[in-house]
Amino acid sequence: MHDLLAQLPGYALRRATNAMMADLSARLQKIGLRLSEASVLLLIDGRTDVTSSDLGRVLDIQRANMVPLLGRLDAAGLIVRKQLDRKSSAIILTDEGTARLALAKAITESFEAELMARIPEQHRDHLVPALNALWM
Amino acid sequence: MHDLLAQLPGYALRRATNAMMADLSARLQKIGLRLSEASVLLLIDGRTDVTSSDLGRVLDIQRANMVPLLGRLDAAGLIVRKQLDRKSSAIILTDEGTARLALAKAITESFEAELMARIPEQHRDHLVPALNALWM
DNA sequence: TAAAATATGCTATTGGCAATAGCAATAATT
DNA sequence: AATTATTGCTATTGCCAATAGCATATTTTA
Repeated sequence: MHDLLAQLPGYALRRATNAMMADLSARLQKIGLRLSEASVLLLIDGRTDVTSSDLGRVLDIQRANMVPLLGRLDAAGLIVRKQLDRKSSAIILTDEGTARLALAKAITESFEAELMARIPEQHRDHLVPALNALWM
Repeated sequence: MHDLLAQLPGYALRRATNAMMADLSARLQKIGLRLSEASVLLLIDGRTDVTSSDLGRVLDIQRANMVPLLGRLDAAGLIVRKQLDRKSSAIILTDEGTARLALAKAITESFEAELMARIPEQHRDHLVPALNALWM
């Protein structure tokens, strides 16, 4: 009864992603970050010239949804906004944001390593290229 | 700026799944079904003895979340409940449910075929096994 | 340079999937 | 017979994402 759906790549994608997100979310929650928040921090990294729109474009998060996301990071003291011109601002990590990013990096790195380790060797190197063909 | 995250399997998983779900959802919406509803229909198929709990167990949908889902399928006239004992009921497709399932099958089959076609040949056969190692 | 098109950051709302806590009734186990 | 587990349910919450609309500012082009 099970095996029927598991052969469908779309179904397998959903299930794998759900499992992955549940695990990673739980780990990131320990440092007070959501998945989407962590991905924003990872993307800003050392940069001092990235705008909200830039981040949203790369991560495919709409401007409207960036607002509360960055609002939370701001309220947590992890980022500050620096006016670039009268329309847009750069999103910059505070010292606390940089420290949090280091934690997030450590978590995601060990997470990704464990994830890859679960995949049988002969399939391992094919996963990311196959996935990236589906959206990039 | 982009490529950094795209190398992370967790990130690639999320992005691929989001793209996939957006596409498939749009197709299923044309026949009035959500993804989760379609997966329930696909699983019931011809069976006449599956309970709500059974479906939830296989699909990893909690009982609490099965209630509104089956409620919608019921309201749409696609399923009926047949009492098994005083505690549980079998979920059975109506004629309309069977017809809708046939449509859903056609949609998912061509969808899955197109999805696989997007993946470079050398990676193609590795996707589903790699994904299933992450949750099964 | 003036007018039109585009971009930015935002408010407010909605949708879809999933999780938690708790409950009454029933069925299965010991 | 008493305990434990299961079923179906209510009610609520969380996370990610989408849509529609808006004021302001910038860029393009005519």
